[in-house]
Amino acid sequence: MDISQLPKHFDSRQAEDAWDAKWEEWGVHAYDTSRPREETYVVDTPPPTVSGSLHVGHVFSYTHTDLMARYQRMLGRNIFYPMGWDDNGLPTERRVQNFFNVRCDTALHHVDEFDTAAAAKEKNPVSVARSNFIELCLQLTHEDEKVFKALWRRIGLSVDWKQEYSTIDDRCRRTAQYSFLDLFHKGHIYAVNSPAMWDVDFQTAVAQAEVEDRPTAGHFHDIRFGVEGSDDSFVIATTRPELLAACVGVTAHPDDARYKPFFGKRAVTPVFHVPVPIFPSELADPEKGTGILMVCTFGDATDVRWWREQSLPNRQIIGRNGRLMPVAFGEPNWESQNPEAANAAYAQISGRNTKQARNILVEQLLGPALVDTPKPIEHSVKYFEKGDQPLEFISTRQWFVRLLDKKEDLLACGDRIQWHPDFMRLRYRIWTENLQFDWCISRQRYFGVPFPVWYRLDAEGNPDFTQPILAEVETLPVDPMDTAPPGFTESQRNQPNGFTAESDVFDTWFTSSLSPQISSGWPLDEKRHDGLFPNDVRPQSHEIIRTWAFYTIVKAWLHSGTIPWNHVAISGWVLDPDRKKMSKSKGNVVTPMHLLDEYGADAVRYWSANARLGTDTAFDTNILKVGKRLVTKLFNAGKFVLMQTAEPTPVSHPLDLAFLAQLRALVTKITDQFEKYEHAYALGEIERFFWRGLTDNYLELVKARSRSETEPAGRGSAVATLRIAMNVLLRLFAPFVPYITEEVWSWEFAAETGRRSVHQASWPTAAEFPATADDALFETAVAALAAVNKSKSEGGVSVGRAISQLKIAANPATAARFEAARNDVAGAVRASGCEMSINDNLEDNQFEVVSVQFETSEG
RNA sequence: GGGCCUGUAGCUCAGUUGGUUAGAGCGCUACCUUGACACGGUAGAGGUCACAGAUUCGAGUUCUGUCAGGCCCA
Repeated sequence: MDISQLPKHFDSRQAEDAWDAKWEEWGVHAYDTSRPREETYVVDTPPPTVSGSLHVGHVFSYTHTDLMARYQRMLGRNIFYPMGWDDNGLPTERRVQNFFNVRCDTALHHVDEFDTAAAAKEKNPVSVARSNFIELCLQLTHEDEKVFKALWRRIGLSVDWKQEYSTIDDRCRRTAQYSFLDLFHKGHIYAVNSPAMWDVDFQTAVAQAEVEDRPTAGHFHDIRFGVEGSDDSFVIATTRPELLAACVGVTAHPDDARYKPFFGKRAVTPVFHVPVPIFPSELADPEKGTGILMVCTFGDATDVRWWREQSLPNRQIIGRNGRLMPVAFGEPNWESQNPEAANAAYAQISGRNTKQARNILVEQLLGPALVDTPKPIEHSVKYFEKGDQPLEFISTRQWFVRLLDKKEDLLACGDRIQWHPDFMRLRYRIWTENLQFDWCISRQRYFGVPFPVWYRLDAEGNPDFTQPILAEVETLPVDPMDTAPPGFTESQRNQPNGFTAESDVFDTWFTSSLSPQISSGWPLDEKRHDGLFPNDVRPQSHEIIRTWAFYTIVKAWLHSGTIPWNHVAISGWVLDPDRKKMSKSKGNVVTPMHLLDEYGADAVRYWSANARLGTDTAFDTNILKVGKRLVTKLFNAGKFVLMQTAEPTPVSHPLDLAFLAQLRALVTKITDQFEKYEHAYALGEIERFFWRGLTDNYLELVKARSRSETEPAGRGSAVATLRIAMNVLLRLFAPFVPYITEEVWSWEFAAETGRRSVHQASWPTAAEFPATADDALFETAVAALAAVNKSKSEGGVSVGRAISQLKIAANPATAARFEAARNDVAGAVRASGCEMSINDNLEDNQFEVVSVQFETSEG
C-alpha cells in the first residue's frame, strides 16, 4: 500500500458502503453455532416498533448496544447479536388506517385484489375485511423495516443479519402461542369476565403497564343522598356524576363520626331512587371531598375493589364505545323506588357519551339534590398511553396472566440481575411492588398474534367458555379464524354443536417479552436454546422497564425459572437542546439520516458513545463536529505513522519505552471501564491519549528521529513505537468508530497481523507491551517541549520556526531525566541543539527557557 | 403525596476512596499556512461548584434542609 497516494480527506460515505459490504462478505458479525455457551456473548436486542418515527434516540441507544458487542467480539467471544422488528399492535394499525385510508370491519369478507389506489381517493375511510387489513399491515411494515435496516447498517451495527425476525412472522407467532399454551398448562393463565381497563376509542382492553396518569381538570359535585326509612340525608362528593345511575353503594371511613350512624342502612340515590348499602371502608379518605362517596360500576379501580369485597351488583351503564347503554329500572338488578321517574330521567342521558351525560345530569336532573356549585379541581385520571379518552372499567371477558401472587419471586429476579446504572433496579422494584392487576394479555384488535383457542358451541349456539379448546403444539402457529380445532371440521364453524374461534389477539408485549426465547429457538431447538439462554445483556431505555424488561423477566421466570439475562444496560434519552423530551407533537424531533450524511456514521456514533448509560443527553451538534474531527485526525495520524519507514528494530529508546508504558496503562484502564459498562469514560480516555499523548506530543517528539539518516537504531525504535501505538489505538477506538479504524487498519496492519478486519483483531492487553517500569521521561519531554513552544508563542513566531540557539533550565533531577530526551526535544522545536543548566528553584518537570534565538527567516 | 436522577466556565459535560491552585471539548481572544492534518497547531481569558447549615485539620465530593429541572410510582 502506497500511503503517500492516499487522498487528502477521508470520504466517510464511500467507506461506510464499502466496509458494510465487506463485513457482510467476510461474515465478521456472524454467530458461530458450533462454539459453546461459555465462549458466546448474547445480546437481546430491542426490536424497534417499525411503524414509529425514526429519530436520533434510536441511533443513540442502539450504538450503546453495538459498543458492547464489538468490545466482546474483540475479546474473542462468539457474538450473538440479532435484530427483530416489532410490527404488530396498535401503532401499526393506526398507521395503516391513515396511510391507506381504510378501517377494519370484521363482518366483511376477503377481497382478492384490494385496490389501494382507489381507497386513497375516497373521502371517507374504506372498510376492509380483517384479512385484507392484515395484508396491508404486513405490506407497510415490510416497507418500514427496510428504512430501519438501512439506518442500522449505515451506523454500522454489528448485527448478524441472518438472525433477523419480526414479531408477526411464523417463528414469533409460534413462540408466542407456545408460551400461551405452556403458561396455560402450568396454571398461570385464566380468562374471566370482569371489569378491566378499557379504551373507548380503540375499543380494547389495556394492561396496567400501558396506563398513564394525566393531571386533568374536573369538578367535585356535591350531591345529596337520602337515607332509607328516615329524613336523614348526607352529601357525597364525586367527579363523575354521570355514573349516578350506576351507583351500587356508599362508603365512608369506619372512624368517621359524621357517617358512623349510617353504616348498615341503605342510602337512596337522587334522580334514580335506587336504594344502595352504606358500608365502612378504610380506603375512604375523610379529608377528601365530603368524606363519603358513592361506589359505582365502575368509576375507578377502587370501585372495582369495593364491588368485589362487598359483593355488590354490577350495573354497567357505560358501553364499549363509551356511550351510556340503555337500561330498564324496575327490572331485575335495576331496583328503584320509582322506576318510572328513573327511566324517564335515564332516557335523557341514554346513548350519550360520558361528557354529554354529565352535563345533562348536572343541569337538568339533579336540581335540589345538587348542593353548591361544582368546585373545580385538578386530579389524576388514567389514560391509555396511546389514547385520548379517560379509561373506563368495563366488564368484558379477558385473558390474564396471574402475577400478583408472584411479586416476591419477581422482585428476587430483579435483584439477581445486574443493572447498569445500578439505580435503575429501583424502577423495576417500585413497579413490581406497586403492581395492582394481573397482566391482561387479550386485545380486541386485528393485527396481532391470535390466541390459539376455540370454544365449543352448545345446541343453541352459545359458546362454552369454561372449557376452551387449545391448539396442539405441532400445529403452531395457528389462526383459529381460518383453521378448525382438533376434532372439528371447518363446516362446523359457528354452527350449533360446532365451534367458534377466539377472535382476540395477544398484547404485543406478550410476544416481544419473548425476544430471548425467539432468538434461542425455544422450545423446538433445545441445543440452540441451551447455547443462548439466559442471555448476557439486555440493552434498553428506562421508560420501558415496566413493560419490556418486566414482562421479559416474568416470562423467563414462568417458563424456565431463571432470569432472562445477567445484565441490563439502560440508555438515557436524547433530549432536545432545551433539555425537553423529543416528541412528534412538540415538533422537536431530530431525524438521523441527514446527520449521517453531514457528519458521517463514525461521528454520529461518537456522539452517542459520549453519553454514559442511564444519563439523558441534550442533542448537541458540537459533539458531532468533534467526532468528525476525531475521524479526520485518525485518518491523518494513520497516514503519517505508516509513512515513516525503517529497518525493523526492537523498541529500545528510553522515550519510546516510556511512551509505551503509558499506553500499556491506558489499555488496562480502558478494559476495566468496558467491563464496568463505562464506555463513555473509556472513550474520553482513549481520545485524550490519542490526541494529547500521541499526535500533539509523542509524534512531534520523534518526527526528526523517525527520519534520521544517522541514527538507525533510534529511528527503528521510533518507527516501531509509532506503529505499535497506532495499532493499539485503532483497536481501542474500533468499537466506537468502526469505519475509520477499519480503513486505517486495512492499509498495512491487516496484512501485518493476519487479521483482515480490525473488528476481528484481538482486544489489546498489557501483555503485548515491553515491561518497563518508568514512564516519567515522557512527561518530562512533553513539559520541555511545551516550555519552548510557549516561548515561541510569546515571541509571536510560528511553532515551525527554527531555533539557532536554545538554553533551558530545570532542577537537577529533571535535568538528569531529561538527558535521554534532549535530542528529541531539540528536534521537535527545530533547534540545532539544546543547552541545559540547573536551577534548584524549579519544580519537578518544570522548565525555564533561559535564552532562545529564532532563525531570522524561514527555511 | 412517596421515590429516583440532575444542578460545576457562555454551551455540552468529566471530576471514581474527602486532600495542593476545580478539569476537558465547543465557543471566545491573540498568534502561527507547519513537513500527516487549517476538519490543524501554540498560548490565553473565563468558575460564589444552585442556596443555607452541619461533620471534618480539610468538602464540588459526606450528612440535613431549601430551591429549580427531569423522570418513575400513587
